[in-house]
Amino acid sequence: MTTTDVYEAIAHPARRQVMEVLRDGPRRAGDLAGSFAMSRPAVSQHLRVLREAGLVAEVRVGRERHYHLNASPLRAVNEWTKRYQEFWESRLDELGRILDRP
Amino acid sequence: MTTTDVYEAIAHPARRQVMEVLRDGPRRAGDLAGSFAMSRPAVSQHLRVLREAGLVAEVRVGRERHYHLNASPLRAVNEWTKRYQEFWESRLDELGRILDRP
DNA sequence: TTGACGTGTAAGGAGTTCCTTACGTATGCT
DNA sequence: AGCATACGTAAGGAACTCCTTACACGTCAA
Repeated sequence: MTTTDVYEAIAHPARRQVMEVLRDGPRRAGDLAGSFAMSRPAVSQHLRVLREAGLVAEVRVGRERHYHLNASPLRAVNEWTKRYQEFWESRLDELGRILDRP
Repeated sequence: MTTTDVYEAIAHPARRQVMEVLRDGPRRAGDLAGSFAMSRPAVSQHLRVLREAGLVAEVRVGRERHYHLNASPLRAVNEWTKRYQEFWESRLDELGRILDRP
């Protein structure tokens, strides 16, 4: 099992969208594919990346595969962002904001 | 100015490392490059991605360029992860965790 | 003014991502 | 058994990432 870094896994909008759908509960692979403009195999490949990052889990039910959200790896991302909270909450960022919109 | 998505900007470990260094205060481009195994232009290109994502700001001081952290865009990432907090804090994830480590 | 310094950009190439279509495989239905 | 269903995987190609070396340009110092 080739593992994928969480940060890479969430980098693609389609994969974040898959996670969004799974918030409402498990979904069959085909149903997930149906929600996207891209082909079914493309979605399947995104699901693999999410699985390798531990963000979704797969349950085989007969010939179907049910995908479940597994948010645990996001905890690390949340904690990483929190290390910067003091910066975006203070005025330390103001210089940056000014320079960004000249 | 070609903008870069924040999620893509933070996907690369080297760029997160640059941000980590900038937590301690502004740094000159050359000093940043000195902290990395890769070449100076490579770091410069990572800095561009961070700048395009609004995560760093550049201040020209004579022939130097000082890079400042601008954490504001991370706020959105933080809030995105928080939408999943209820999942990693509850037992909803347990199925996922079990299936991940069979 | 000449040369060193600090830095971004161009060019190029190996590797990766992300899509497509075609195929393989297991399960279920009659 | 025979065929449809639900899905993953293989193959292939366009586009992008991420590194390198070579170069360009503004700034400072003698």
